[in-house]
Amino acid sequence: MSDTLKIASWNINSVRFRIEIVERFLREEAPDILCLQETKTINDTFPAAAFRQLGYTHQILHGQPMHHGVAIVSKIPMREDDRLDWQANGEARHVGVRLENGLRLENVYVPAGGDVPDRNLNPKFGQKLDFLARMIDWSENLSVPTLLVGDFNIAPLECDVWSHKQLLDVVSHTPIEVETLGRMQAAHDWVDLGRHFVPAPERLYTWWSYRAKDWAASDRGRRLDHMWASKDVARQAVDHRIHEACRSWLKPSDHIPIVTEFRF
DNA sequence: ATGGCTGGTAGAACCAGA
Repeated sequence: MSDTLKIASWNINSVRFRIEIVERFLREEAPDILCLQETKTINDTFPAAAFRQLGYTHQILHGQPMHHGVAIVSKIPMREDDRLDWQANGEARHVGVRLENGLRLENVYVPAGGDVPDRNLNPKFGQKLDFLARMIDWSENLSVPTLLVGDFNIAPLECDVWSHKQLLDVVSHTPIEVETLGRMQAAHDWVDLGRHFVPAPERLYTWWSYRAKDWAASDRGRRLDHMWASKDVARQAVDHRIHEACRSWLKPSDHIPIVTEFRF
């Protein structure tokens, strides 16, 4: 017996403004579950009906006014496990659910961290590091097979950015962030599914700035979005894809969706 | 040539993203 499960993750940068491309993605890719970050809406105005019409009748929403916000929509049953505040400031950046097969699915939106990579000059950078420190503690204490997905806002490897040298001082690729994310990975022996299926140094980006005149031509991308799996869960993963074409759709997000398929 | 863009909300000479 084999059961397939397809899970997608996408920083959508306003789910209301981009509901048309979300619908297109769901029709074309048809994941069982979609984890969204930066929904930028309170739960009352989340476009629940649009997802319901496409079969995503199970919805766990964790929104807030204006910024941030995460959600998980699913064709299969799930129940909410927790919504953790790893930044300790009340922002909606995490929600975790449990599937009927026992898998724990955690959807996270790590803070961007502001402009200056120095916690003494830029409190947001300190908050990002503190957020990661709490995720390290959480990772150390995990006992359930878990899939952690979302926008980590860190591109860890040299080949995860268009220019390692030019981004060393740019928040998302600084040595302290990379080192901290490395400790988080070690804390649970997380398997980085992106690099499991697309080994370094192959090009693999999930984000391109809106400011480039032609994002594809300049190709100044970064791999900020990730799926990390417990060892047991990673063994069941059979495919992993990114959807770069979505970056060229009408009114695109600056992030693209990533998808992993499992066979249990 | 990274900040040149983008959305939300208010009604900005804003904030936040990364």
